[in-house]
Amino acid sequence: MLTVSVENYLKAILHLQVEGGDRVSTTSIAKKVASTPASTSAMLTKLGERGWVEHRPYHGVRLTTKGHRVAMDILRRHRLWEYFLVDRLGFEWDEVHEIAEELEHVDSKELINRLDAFLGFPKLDPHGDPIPGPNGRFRSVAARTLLAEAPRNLELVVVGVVDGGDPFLRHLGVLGVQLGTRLTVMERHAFDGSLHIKFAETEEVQMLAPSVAERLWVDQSNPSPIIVFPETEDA
Amino acid sequence: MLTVSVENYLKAILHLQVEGGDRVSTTSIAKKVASTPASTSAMLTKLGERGWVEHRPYHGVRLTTKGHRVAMDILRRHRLWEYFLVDRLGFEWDEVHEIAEELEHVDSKELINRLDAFLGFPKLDPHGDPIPGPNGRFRSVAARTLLAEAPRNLELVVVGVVDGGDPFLRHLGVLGVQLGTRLTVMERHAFDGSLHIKFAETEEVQMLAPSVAERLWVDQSNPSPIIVFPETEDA
DNA sequence: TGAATTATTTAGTCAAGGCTAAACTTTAGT
DNA sequence: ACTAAAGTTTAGCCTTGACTAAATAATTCA
Ligand SMILES: [Mn+2]
Ligand SMILES: [Mn+2]
Ligand SMILES: [Mn+2]
Ligand SMILES: [Mn+2]
Repeated sequence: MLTVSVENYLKAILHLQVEGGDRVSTTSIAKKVASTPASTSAMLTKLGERGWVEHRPYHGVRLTTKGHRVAMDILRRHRLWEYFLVDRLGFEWDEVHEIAEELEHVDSKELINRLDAFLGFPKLDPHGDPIPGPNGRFRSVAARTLLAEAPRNLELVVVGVVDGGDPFLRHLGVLGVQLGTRLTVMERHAFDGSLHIKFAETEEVQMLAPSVAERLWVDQSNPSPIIVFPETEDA
Repeated sequence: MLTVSVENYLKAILHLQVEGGDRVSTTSIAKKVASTPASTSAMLTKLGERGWVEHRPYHGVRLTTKGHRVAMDILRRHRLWEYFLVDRLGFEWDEVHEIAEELEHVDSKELINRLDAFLGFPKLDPHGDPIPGPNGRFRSVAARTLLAEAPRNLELVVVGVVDGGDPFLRHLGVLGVQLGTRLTVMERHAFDGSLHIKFAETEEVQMLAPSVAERLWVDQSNPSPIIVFPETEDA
C-alpha cells in the first residue's frame, strides 16, 4: 500500500505545504524528490486516486486529512530516528539526514512508539524541528502520549486527561486512576483496542476500555532530561 | 546496486548454505524468500552475472567470496538490530524478526558500526545466533573490532593485535600504544583510511597509518555486560 | 488582448521484480 | 535402460516508478 516512493512524495508535499501556500505545484514536488515533472504528474494522479491528496490538474495538489496524517507519521519517524542517531549513537547533527531518510520507511507502529519512549518522548529533533506525536500532531506542551497509543511493557505515569468532564473523572475514580498513577500496558487487544493494564503500586491487573485509554495522557515513568539542539533549515 | 530484493536473496542463500550442503537449489531459495521457482531462477541468473553467486543451471548456486561477504554483512545488520530491539526497546524475542527484516536493509557502515559499539559489541542475537563482526566473520572469542573499522568519537581500549610479529610490536612501542591503551578515533581520512586518534591518558592527538589501524583489535572502553538469551531456530 | 513563456500532462519507452503456463533437464524407480 | 516424477528454465505477461519528447494548458507581458 504505502511504498517508499509514495511515502517520500507525501512527506515532500507536507514540507512544501508547511513552507509555502496550501496548494503545491507539480514542479516544486519534482524538485524536492529529485525526479521529473512528468514522473511527478503520474504519481500525483495516483496519490489522488488513492485519497491521499486532492489533485486539481494544472493547479497543484493539497494533502487530504488522511494524507496529512500519513505524512506526519513519516515525519515523526524521520525525526525520532534523527534524535536517536545523534543522542544515542553519537552522530553529528549534519550526518544523520540521509540515514534517517531510509530508516523512516521502516513501518511499525510498535517500533516507533517504543523508540519514542526509549528516547524519553523528545519534542525536538537534532535540528530543532518539532517531532510529531503518536497522534500525528506536533507535541504541544510536554512529552506525552495517549494511553491508547502507548507501548507495552513500559512503566507509565498518568499526566493528564483529554476529556476533563465530570462523568469521565468520576469514572476514573471508580477505576482507581488519577494524576500520577503509575501503570504498565500488559496487553492490547486487537478486537477493540481494550487494554490489560497493571498498576505499579498494587501490582493489580485490570481491564481498561478504549473509551478510557483514548482520554488519558501518559508519560514514561522516569523521563530523561530533554536536550535542545541548535536550529537549522532542513528536516 | 544492492536492492532490497537482492539482499534478501543473498541472505537466504547464505542461510541455506550454512544449514545444508554447499550448493543450494532454486526451489529451496524460492521457498525461503516466498517467491516462485521461475522468479528465483531469473534472479539467480542475475546474481551470477554480477558475481555474487556461482550458478550452474539446473544444479543450483553457491555464494562467491564476494557474495558471502555481502550476505554476512546483511546478517550482521539483521542480528544487531534484533539485539537492539530486545535489549534496548524491550521487545520480546519473538516480536523482532519482521522488523529486523526491514531494518537490515538500511545500508550505512557507519550506522551499523556505531550501533554495534552502542550495544557493547554483542556476540549473540536474542535467539542465540552469533552476530558477524565488521570484518564479515563470526566473532570468535571476545567482542572486538579492528581499529580501522571502529566508530569515531567513542573511547576504545586496545585489546589485541592481529599481527604479533616483533617489527609491528616495536613500532607500537614507538607510537606509545600497548594493550590497555585507551584512545578515541577523532577523524578517519577518506584518502587512505589513516586516523587521527586521541589518547585518553595524555589527551595527545596523533596520526595513525592504516597499516597500524588494521592490525589493532579494540573494544569499547566500558563494555556492557553480555546477556545470553534462549535459543531458537530462526535467524 | 495576443503572443511568448512557463508549467503541466500525455505518449511512448525502459528496467526491476514479480507471476503463470509450458518446455525442458535431471533424478528416481522399475 | 527407460519412463515417470520432480526440479528448473523459458516464454509471455503485469505493475511500479522512472525517463524523454511532444502536446497542451496557464500565465505573463508587451
Ligand atoms: Mn525517505
Ligand atoms: Mn531534522
Ligand atoms: Mn529483509
Ligand atoms: Mn535472530
